[in-house]
Amino acid sequence: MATRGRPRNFDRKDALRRAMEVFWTQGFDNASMTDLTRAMQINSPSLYAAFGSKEALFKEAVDLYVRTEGNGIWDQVDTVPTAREAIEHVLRASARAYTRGSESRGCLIVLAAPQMQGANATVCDELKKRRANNVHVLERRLQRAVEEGELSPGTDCRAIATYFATVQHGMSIQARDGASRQTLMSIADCAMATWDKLVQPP
Amino acid sequence: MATRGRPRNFDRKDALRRAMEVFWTQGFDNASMTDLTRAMQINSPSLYAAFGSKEALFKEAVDLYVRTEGNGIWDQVDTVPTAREAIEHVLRASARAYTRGSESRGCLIVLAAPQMQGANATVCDELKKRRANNVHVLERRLQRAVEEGELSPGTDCRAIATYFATVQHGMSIQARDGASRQTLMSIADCAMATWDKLVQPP
DNA sequence: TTATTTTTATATCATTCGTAACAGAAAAGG
DNA sequence: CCTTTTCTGTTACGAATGATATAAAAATAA
Repeated sequence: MATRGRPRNFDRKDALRRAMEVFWTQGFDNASMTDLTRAMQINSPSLYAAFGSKEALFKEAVDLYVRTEGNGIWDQVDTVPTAREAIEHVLRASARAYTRGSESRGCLIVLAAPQMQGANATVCDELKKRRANNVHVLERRLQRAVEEGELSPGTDCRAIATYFATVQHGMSIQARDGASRQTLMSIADCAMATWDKLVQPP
Repeated sequence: MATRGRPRNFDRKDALRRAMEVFWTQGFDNASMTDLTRAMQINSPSLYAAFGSKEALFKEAVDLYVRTEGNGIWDQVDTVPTAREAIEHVLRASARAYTRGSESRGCLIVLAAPQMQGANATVCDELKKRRANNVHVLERRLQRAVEEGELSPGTDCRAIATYFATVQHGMSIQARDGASRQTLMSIADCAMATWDKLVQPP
């Protein structure tokens, strides 16, 4: 219970945050243990003792990413009054999250393990599931809007959710290519211009 | 001039095509020499003799990709009568190119080297330039449409070009996550639904 | 002091890309 | 026809780096 033995010489949370930054900019495979330990300012045995493995560290880093950087993107989807506002908020919050000062990094969930073959299969799956879940969150929100009368029955909620998720994913690539926050916002605006037409009854 | 020495025992074009497939599904870093030589059915010294290096092989593979798989996407942009048709064609042709039978692979240009740090910097730059060029092609096409009267003056050609490129990039991620051709087509439809609103005078 | 845990440093074992050495195959020149 | 030249194919290797494990030293609580 009480901490016995030699106390840890580094802040676990802080080390994890640094690891997240490395994974965010380098991806899973491209982040070597050397990169990680240097950034975390610890030696590899400390890393293994504290986190278990590179893979486990990555999963914790993804969790942290979602809780911190990704926070403010998805949490308002169900609280905001309309589906339209919810989706617009997701896109604009993404544009904000993907750019930080002059740096544009895009989304860790989208970019950290894009090769579905080779590499670590469980890592790829982990991220893939999270992406799929995001689509589902949007889809459910749209369905709710149908039930509440905001959208007409017969709206293809899945198609619309997939479309907006696609735009969000594309924004990550643009960010990696150096797109500014302003550019990403403009993309969000263009995407939202679809709204009235998309939700029209067919 | 005439070929002297022992003749090559494999078809260079065929080997290159196989290498392209490997790079397409695995990306640059994730494609190991072992993966490549096995797929190409040659030993590594033959690879180095015929292509120079992994990097040079990749660049040739990208060229081949653009000439074959990517063909039919961009070549009609300037010949089709309207900008609207041009862009719709790019999106739909992309949806077709990114899916092949039951396989969905997305775009090599977008997916083969997404980490801009670490890895091979020249490879990343190569792909980044090609992506930027695609945006430019769209932008010029839109500008032409303005000049020809199809679109109203004051249309923000760059923003619209960037937006549609973003959708195309996002489609690659969706494809990697297993999206069917039908799903990608539906995404293209949603994106095109923006058209009338986007090109409205502000 | 003893037990427990972390740190540092080093070892390990696989895999990476790339090369050197040599044998085999064809054309060029006598 | 035989030798020389020039190229390819094969095998094996090398140097570097990857992730992970072990061993001894250090630090703290009981």
